[in-house]
Amino acid sequence: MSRLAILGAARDLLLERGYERLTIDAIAARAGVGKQTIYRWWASKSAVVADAALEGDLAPPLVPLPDTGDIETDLGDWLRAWTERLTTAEGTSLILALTAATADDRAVADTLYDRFTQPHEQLLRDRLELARVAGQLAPDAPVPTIAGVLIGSMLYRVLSRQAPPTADDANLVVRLVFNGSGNRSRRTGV
Amino acid sequence: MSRLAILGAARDLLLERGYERLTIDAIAARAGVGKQTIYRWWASKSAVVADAALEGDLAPPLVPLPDTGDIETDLGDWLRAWTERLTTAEGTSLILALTAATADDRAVADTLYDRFTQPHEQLLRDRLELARVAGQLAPDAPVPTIAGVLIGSMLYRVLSRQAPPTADDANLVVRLVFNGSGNRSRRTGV
DNA sequence: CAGTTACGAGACGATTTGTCTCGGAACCGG
DNA sequence: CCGGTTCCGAGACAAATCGTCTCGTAACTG
Repeated sequence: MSRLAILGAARDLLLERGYERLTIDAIAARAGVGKQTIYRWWASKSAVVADAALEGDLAPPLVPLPDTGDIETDLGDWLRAWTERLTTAEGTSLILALTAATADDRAVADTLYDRFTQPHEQLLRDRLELARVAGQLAPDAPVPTIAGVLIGSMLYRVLSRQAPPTADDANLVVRLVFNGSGNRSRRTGV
Repeated sequence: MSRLAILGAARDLLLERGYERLTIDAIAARAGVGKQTIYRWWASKSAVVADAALEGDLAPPLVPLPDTGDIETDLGDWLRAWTERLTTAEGTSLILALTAATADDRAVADTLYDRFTQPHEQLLRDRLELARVAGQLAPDAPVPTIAGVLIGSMLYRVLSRQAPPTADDANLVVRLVFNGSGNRSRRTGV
């Protein structure tokens, strides 16, 4: 099956040239495959990219999120590790390409979210829910919102293509989400 | 000067068809302008899009951020208003198009950030800094991080093209950022 | 060994890109 | 009023890319 060769070629070219400058011809040439073989299985460039991200080992395996009993430490560790992945050259190219594909095609957006972003978000939600039930979070803590804030904050820094997020940024966001920044009810931060 | 006609046509087509399906020919035709006139002033599609966003009244004027003395209320009002703009059909198309342009071209990314995103972020930072000095925030509150979290969280929801952010989401994020979600030092939320 | 299927290769017309040339309109100096 | 200059709409053009198609070969089937 040349499917893997195609997805591998798509992945390489995606990282090399970005989504806009990726062509079907180039994928076919690098994969040593006829164009028709690509069109046989995928309807568009964005669909190939979506599958390449999902199957072609481009998608990093989920960063593990342990449960040591200390939710703040666990989330901090996770967010730092996740951020480090995002900020590698490969991770950044990937995110930019997938974001372009998402903007391009609604169906691809759904696929990518379900199979790429949502699992990370779900991981966070599950861990947060455990912590909430265990009394480490406020009983009415908005778990889905917290997960979105953690991911969205880091992603925003990557997508703006200005200063990429650092480990310190990840730490600050986690601290902020747990302790808040208001002055009335503050205990300690560090 | 046909500059404004070009930017206006680019804006219309951008909102109608999205960034990927926007063509220079179509812009020229709708603007009643020769293609050369476009190439005389802009180097690429992404550059035209960037200018269209910035000049062609596509960029919403800054949502005002008043100072009533209550930072949490002020930021809540602002974030809700800003989110409402993002979630209109026009706002969403615009954000998707600009994100695609940002992923496409590094120079355009810098321009768009400086003139489009950064002003909003700066507005938040200034207001937050005032509040911090006034003692409404913890003395060591990470002002730039907070601004990025507010904007990034909402933007993430728009870019994922799943459930768009609501006024409730904006409220939750603001509350979260001020009060935190940890259980040790919580007073009230509402 | 004949029939069938898969697929690499590439020709093809359509579309878009970016460059180039033409011709007319507006403005300028005399 | 007129010749010169500049601006710019219009569109021709080659190159690149798209998605479809056809061909020829290799592998598999019975």
